[in-house]
Amino acid sequence: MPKSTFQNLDNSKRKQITEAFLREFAIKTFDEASITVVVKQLGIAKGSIYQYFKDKLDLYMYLIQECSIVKMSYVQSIKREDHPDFWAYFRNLYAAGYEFDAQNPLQSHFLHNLIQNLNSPSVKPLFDQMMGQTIAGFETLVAKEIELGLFRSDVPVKTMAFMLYKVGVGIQEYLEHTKIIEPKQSIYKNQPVYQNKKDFLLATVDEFISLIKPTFNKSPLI
Amino acid sequence: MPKSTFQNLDNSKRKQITEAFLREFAIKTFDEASITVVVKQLGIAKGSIYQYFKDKLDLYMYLIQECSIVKMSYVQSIKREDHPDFWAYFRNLYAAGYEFDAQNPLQSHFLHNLIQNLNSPSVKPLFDQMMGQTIAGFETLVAKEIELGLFRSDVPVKTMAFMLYKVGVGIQEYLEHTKIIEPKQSIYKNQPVYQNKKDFLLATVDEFISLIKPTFNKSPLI
DNA sequence: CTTAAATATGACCAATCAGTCACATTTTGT
DNA sequence: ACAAAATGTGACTGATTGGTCATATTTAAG
Repeated sequence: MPKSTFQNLDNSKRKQITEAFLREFAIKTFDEASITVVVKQLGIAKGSIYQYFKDKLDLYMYLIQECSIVKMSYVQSIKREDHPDFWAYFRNLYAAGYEFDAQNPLQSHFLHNLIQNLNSPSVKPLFDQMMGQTIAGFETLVAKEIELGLFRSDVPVKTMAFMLYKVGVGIQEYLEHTKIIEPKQSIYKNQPVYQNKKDFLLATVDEFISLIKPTFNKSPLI
Repeated sequence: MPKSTFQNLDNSKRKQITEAFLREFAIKTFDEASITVVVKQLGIAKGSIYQYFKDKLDLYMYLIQECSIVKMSYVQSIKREDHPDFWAYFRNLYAAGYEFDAQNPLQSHFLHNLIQNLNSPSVKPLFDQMMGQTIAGFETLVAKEIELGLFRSDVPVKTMAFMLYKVGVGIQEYLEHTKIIEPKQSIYKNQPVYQNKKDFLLATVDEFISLIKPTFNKSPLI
């Protein structure tokens, strides 16, 4: 989505610009985040940004895409078929997420903060669409488990996928709610979201899995 | 929280002002909502608002309180002890919510839209606190069920309460996601959120209950 | 009827921001 | 060395906002 002008930039300058905006959008809402402020930090003219990107949303979508690509490279190697059950797979996705976070703190912070924007007026349509895709992905997963006879089949797939999505988001929110992670502070200290918190993260994931497993698994006949 | 000037107003004028702002905050974010716009609609001077309220947040908190009081009057009559199990109780809370919605559409729309503001920068602290209180309330409920030997006890109460809270919010989000309800449209048409949708609402609640019941209920020994 | 207290008013302030555009500078190709 | 294409620039626009305050109007009291 960026214009060719942006692609023609020095790698280092492109990286500088990208990172400055990642930092801004990692701590602020889309609407709160200020291009004016970032260009001042960067010491470049505001007009330049509009040589690189169509508008603020274009820039934002570029950042989402870049970070998603990096995160994908960590997550896509995790395969359902390498795990005995869905929940081992689910857990390992978080383990991969931890690695991504440790090695790409800024990108991780940015993606973490995306959730704050779910209802920001200017980006609501974009996020509704993204959420739709995510849930659709979960639907496929759930359908597969039902086919395998491992998940219950008495509730619509749609509902189960939605629930699974909500649990995924819920884990992050729970970690913030309980102050196990404090993104605002750790980004300030240039630390990853889960710095030294791998055990807490996975323990929480395990707790949530233990909680909701009976919701999805076919209950044993009595 | 409003100043005495506001209390001294004619009932009808007070109501007019309150409703105009409810309408604005029901369709916009706190930060998006414009006092300037509403006073123009009302045909009164902007300064008047600041005779009535300390500032925008003060006005907003007043609206929250007013609507909460009305909703409470519908919900507080539902008692756990009048129900055979927690889920019948849980379901009836939604039934009461439906009545509240049908009889107080504007207030209902406003409260529905609160969730959009969960992450609005200017009100985040306020909402974090409110959420904390809500979850604390759920903790009490969960603890009671555990005491009764009806809920499982192998997962921290905190986690279960959080999950229950998320399910509650999730139901509303699911109804919007699936377009069973479309608040933006129904408020425009001066209709309640759940106009003619009582069956859909309760069916969804039942579906969610059926889904998560096994997550909370003590599983039968095998 | 007069005075004083209570309200209502709306022009005005300071701040913000996304986005533009005429112009300056640099890079490229020949 | 020159022209032309590509980039960089930052003052400026237009719009919006929450909140203020000196002043005008209404109401209540004596």
